[in-house]
Amino acid sequence: MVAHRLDEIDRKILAELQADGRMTNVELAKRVGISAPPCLRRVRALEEQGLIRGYHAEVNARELGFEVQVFAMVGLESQAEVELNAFEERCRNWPLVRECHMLNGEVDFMLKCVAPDLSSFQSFLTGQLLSTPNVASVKTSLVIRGAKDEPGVPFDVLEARLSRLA
Amino acid sequence: MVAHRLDEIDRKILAELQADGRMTNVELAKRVGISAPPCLRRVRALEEQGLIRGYHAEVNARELGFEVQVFAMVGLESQAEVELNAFEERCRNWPLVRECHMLNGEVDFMLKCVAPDLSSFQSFLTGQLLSTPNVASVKTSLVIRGAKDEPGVPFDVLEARLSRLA
DNA sequence: GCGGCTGCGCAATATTATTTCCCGGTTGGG
DNA sequence: CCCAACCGGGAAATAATATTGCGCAGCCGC
Repeated sequence: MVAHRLDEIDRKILAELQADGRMTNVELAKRVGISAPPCLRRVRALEEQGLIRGYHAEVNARELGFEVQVFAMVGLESQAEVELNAFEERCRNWPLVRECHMLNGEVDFMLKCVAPDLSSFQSFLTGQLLSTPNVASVKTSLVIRGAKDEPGVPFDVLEARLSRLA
Repeated sequence: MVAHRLDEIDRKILAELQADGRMTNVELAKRVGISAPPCLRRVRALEEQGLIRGYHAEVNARELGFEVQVFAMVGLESQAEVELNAFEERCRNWPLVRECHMLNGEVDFMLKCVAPDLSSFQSFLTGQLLSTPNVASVKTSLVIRGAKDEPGVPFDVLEARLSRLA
């Protein structure tokens, strides 16, 4: 946690770029209250420290033909580290799997998947996921509709927390 | 689904911007094989059609002090539309809840939450989520580690699918 | 008080975005 | 078959932006 090395301006920068990753540097500088050159230097520093991992366009999956979104909860036979790594590596190579998180509890992995339609997903499910060695159980849940989808971090919570420490 | 109106260049543009949302227009044009002006026109059109919803910096939540990530599966007492909307609206107002998806099956909602630490999350869980009217059950799973996290869409799958239709 | 360090802002330069204009290919009617 | 309108693409000019270099002020540690 290097957040303590960040001042309020840095956090504002992160919040602004999280909200609009294509913001101009001069616009960003204006919003955080400094001039353009030091602002750009701060952004570069944040990138090099790994606090900014990258920038991405948010695409409309549904309009692009991915109408199905599914959460899959996967249990493995063996939870040996080698087996966990092997399963994670498989997930990284499956394009339909967009996220893979290891969990505590009875379920070992939570997968977020997308697919053009139900039959595509089902053929992935039976042909790939369920036929993977060491996979003991898969429970899937279809996403009916999305109500909120804002990956990232709530900077207002961060501000409140840091000001309490000050 | 307007994907049919897109040609291969448009899809390449989307894929490139999904991978790097801050790519220069000239760089983008070079990669997709056209010159800068028409490339910019295409990007603008994609934005206006809503196929590009926005651009976001991907921040390192853990380094920023959000060390806890939790999936929460929520069941409601009543699934009447009014109640569903009410719950969704609450989720939108909870900063710790970053995603909220309505599911089929026994569980009504899947929430992805972040928090600075376990006790913050637990106080949110007991003080907010569990004490919300109409919430019948909440099962939570802590994320131990992340293996893959690439929101968005696998454009290679899209390409394969469209070429099959052609 | 005095270097040394750090971060800001200003000004100049290089790069990029954006607009304008023009050209070639394609399509549909005559 | 030809012509005209149309839809993109490219080239050049212009505006905006990013980037660099430099000097200045504030802040320690001595």
